[in-house]
Amino acid sequence: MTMQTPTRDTTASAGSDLRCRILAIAERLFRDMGYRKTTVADIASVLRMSPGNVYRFFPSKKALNEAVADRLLGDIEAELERIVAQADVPAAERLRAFVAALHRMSEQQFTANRRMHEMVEVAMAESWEVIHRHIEGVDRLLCRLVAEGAQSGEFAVEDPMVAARCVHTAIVRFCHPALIAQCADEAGPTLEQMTAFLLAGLRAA
Amino acid sequence: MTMQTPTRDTTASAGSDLRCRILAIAERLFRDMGYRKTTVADIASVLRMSPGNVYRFFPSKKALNEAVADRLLGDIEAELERIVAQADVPAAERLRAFVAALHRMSEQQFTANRRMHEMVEVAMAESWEVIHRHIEGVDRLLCRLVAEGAQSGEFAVEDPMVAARCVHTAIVRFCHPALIAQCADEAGPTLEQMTAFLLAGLRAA
DNA sequence: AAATTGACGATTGTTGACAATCGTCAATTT
DNA sequence: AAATTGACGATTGTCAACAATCGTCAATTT
Repeated sequence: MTMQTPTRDTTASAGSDLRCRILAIAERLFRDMGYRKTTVADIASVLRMSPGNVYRFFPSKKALNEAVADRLLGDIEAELERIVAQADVPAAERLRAFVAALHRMSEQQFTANRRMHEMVEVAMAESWEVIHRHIEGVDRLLCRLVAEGAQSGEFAVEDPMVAARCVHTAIVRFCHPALIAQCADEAGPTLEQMTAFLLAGLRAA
Repeated sequence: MTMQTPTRDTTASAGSDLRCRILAIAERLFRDMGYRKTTVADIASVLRMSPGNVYRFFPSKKALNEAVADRLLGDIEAELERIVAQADVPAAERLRAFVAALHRMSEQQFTANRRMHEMVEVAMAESWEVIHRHIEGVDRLLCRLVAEGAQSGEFAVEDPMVAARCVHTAIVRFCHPALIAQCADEAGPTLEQMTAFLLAGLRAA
């Protein structure tokens, strides 16, 4: 049924491709039915395989969740990296775009769909390592951005990493899924006001 | 058994006193046994009264929870007010004391005892109004502090309330019970580094 | 009359038997 | 031999009967 070419199909994607397809189906089903509702049997049946065969590629359902989460968080980091990489744009403007993108993507991917929020909850409860890596990744990107701003004279900070972590911590209300939901109808500064405030701090000695 | 003086005990504290005693017992039992485990029958029996009688003072168990939470949060706000009121102390130093106290008290009261955390969870789920008032109270105090700093020339801010809310939002990681617990062993700026960063922002134009 | 009681209906938590799912593995297919 | 299968034990979720708790109220006490 699948248009596979039996001859010369000994590429490295033989197993890797199937792994990716499992991941894609898992992500789709997690989105549509929720994490708990989708069984590995569901995922397997879409691909016309036995439930047990999925375990040749992922040691557990938890590993599937982590792989999906890794991809989603990777997408965010990729977009952030794209923003940081625009060396011709002033650091202040890049920072504005950075936090705006981080807020927008976090909101859309984790808070918008109620199904996704369930996946996030599970990941935060039993796969914190994935979130931890993402936090550190964002920290690293922010550090690069702040350091470049310091080099160009836009910012005046002692330790770029400390400054980056301060910025990241300061906007946690706009990134953390639980807080986005909880503070939805709460008086607070807009992201723009917050960004302006933080930029003032970065420009000062 | 209780050393009550029957004569001339017609003070205004007649009912109010009993209300306070119920509240005190409730707080103690919530602390010791947890919110869910303590029944209003438990509270009543400590005071040798009928379960039904508690409802003459509190319309529901939820109201008891809210009253206890209100007292605890009130204690925090009272301490913060004491700090803000020290007009002779520079605003920057008061702000440092402010956030340090807010962090310390939030941590001790809500995160230290696992029983208390349960009470907070319930309150955040079904009595957000209490938390909302507390947030606004802290905002108001912070606004006063920032405004005084602006008046004395220490700070340079356009809108004191916006600045206050930015500061409050920025330190949510050090106040919010869930975040205190979640970010316990997470790389991040110390409260001192964060405070220094925010003060730099306040001093800038 | 005001305060208090304790029994009571309605709601909410608990238990335990049952069903579904996870993850393994010897057997089968390619 | 490598990939895949599907049945299986162990764990985890589900549901319904049961128990406990919440909150009310007519009756009782002070």
